Amino acid sequence: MLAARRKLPRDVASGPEAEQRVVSAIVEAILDQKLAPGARLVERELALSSGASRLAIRNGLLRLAQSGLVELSPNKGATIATCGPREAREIFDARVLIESSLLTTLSEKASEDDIARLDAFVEDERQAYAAGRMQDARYLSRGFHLLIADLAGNRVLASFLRELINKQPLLSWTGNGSRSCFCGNQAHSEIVRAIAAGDASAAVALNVEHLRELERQLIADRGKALGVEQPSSGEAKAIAERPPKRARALSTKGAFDWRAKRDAAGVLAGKTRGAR
Amino acid sequence: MLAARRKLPRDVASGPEAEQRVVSAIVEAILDQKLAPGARLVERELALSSGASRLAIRNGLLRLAQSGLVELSPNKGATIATCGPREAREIFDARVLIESSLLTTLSEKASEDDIARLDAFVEDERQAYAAGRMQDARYLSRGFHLLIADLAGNRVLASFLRELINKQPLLSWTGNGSRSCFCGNQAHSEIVRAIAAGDASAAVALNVEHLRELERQLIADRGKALGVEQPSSGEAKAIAERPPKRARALSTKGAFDWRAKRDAAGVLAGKTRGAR
DNA sequence: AATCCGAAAATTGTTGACAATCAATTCGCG
DNA sequence: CGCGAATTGATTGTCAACAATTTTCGGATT
Repeated sequence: MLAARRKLPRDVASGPEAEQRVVSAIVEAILDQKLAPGARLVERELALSSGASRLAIRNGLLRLAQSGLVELSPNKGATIATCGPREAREIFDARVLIESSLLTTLSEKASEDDIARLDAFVEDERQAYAAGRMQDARYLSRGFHLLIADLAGNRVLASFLRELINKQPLLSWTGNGSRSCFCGNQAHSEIVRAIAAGDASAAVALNVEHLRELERQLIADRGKALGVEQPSSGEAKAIAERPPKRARALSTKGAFDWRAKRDAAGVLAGKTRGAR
Repeated sequence: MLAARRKLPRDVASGPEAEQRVVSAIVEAILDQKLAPGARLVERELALSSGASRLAIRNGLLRLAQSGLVELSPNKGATIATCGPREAREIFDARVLIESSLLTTLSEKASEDDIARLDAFVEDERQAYAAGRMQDARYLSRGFHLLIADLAGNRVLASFLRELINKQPLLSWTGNGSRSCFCGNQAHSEIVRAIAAGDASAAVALNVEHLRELERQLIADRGKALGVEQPSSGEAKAIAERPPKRARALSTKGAFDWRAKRDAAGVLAGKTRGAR
């Protein structure tokens, strides 16, 4: 194809800023389930559609690979990571462990201000949910757990947790849409009440149940997806079918939003020395 | 300096293999405390001394930055990461949390074979210690904790733990040598006995005490190294004297061993699809 | 003596071209 | 018509040169 041989345009953006934008866009696309596990990420395509240089793309993919969101096979390129049942279980277990610790810490030291922030957050979440803005609702739902990590104050654990949460769409991919990967708003509200009451063990118990419920949903969805296939979203099915050869992936066109709106990538940024 | 302008030799090694070697060598140098926090890592120097291409070095540094072992400042290069007291505490807390979970799991499911491997490992450790091979002793000492993670079976937590353990020399750097960052062999042996007895809570308690002891050592050492100074922001001050401009770092000459002997880097490798 | 400015050196960042590799297709041959 | 081997097209991997930036150092000025 001739188009593929064209040079990149002259006004390519590069530098850490462009790379960050690329990483964020890909993470967002994964979180919004616009990219299925196994989907191919071709460097030149990404470069052309994002306006970044190929090097920026390359480095971005390198970072994403390290955080486990994409898989790199030498000489074969990058694909969205797939996640087997075993790793899914391990991720859930790790989440339970880390969030339990964070909730315990937070329950013991939460200030009035912290509670207020949590309440406000849950309210935002509720509104988004009520208004049917599912994309935002999912985003906020993830944000709730990250907010807890933030308030608990351990940045190391917070960055681990973010990594785990970013991987969630990989486990819960069913090809049939948006049902899973979504926390009920009710549970979050109850957790906040337990924190406010200083009842660490209740907060932990509620959250564990909350996560286990998610896990059950995931298992159920996966079982269903493997049994009955839905023709309604044909393109999603096409890629989920694990093509034995090179996946003539569905066009990643339109999967990305290259303007970095939210900072979903977070931890993926390497630690850089303070501002200059 | 003219030498710095010379081109790289023709027989530069590249490819993922060379990059891996570079990363391993740097991680090892950090673990063996041959590189102080704040030390500069100049791309061309590394390339010349390792025989790898500058690109391989660059990508390696990128990976190391993501795992938090080095810091990258745009246009200013890479330095070994420094670690303030707050992050040190967070790292210890995270270690306690993760290792406690792993020990609980392992205590409940350890097979005869697992116990045998642990025993053999502790014996190796004891011998290295007795023979005064401190380098090996420290290596094995770290390996003990990683072996527990491995046997417990949760790879996600295991990779988190490895990342934390790799950072340990950054926190415990005192500039005066090798005293800290070293677990007494006795504690490990007791932990294995608790695991063998299936006594999870004892194993956890022993390990927590073990880690807290390490942390106390670290704080004591640091206090001694810094004198009465408040360690609020400057950590590497003792060794680097905090030059206002570019740190004329202590020579990194001889700090590296470019033959990859042990695979200390571990998790730093991005997830790659199965062998080809 | 201390400080500020500017040129030069050293270092990082980026580019475009090219080599190496892989998957798919086509061709040759039985 | 089937099957393996060479070919082709597309993609990743690497390099050496170039551009941009930062640091250093010498010298002039106060």
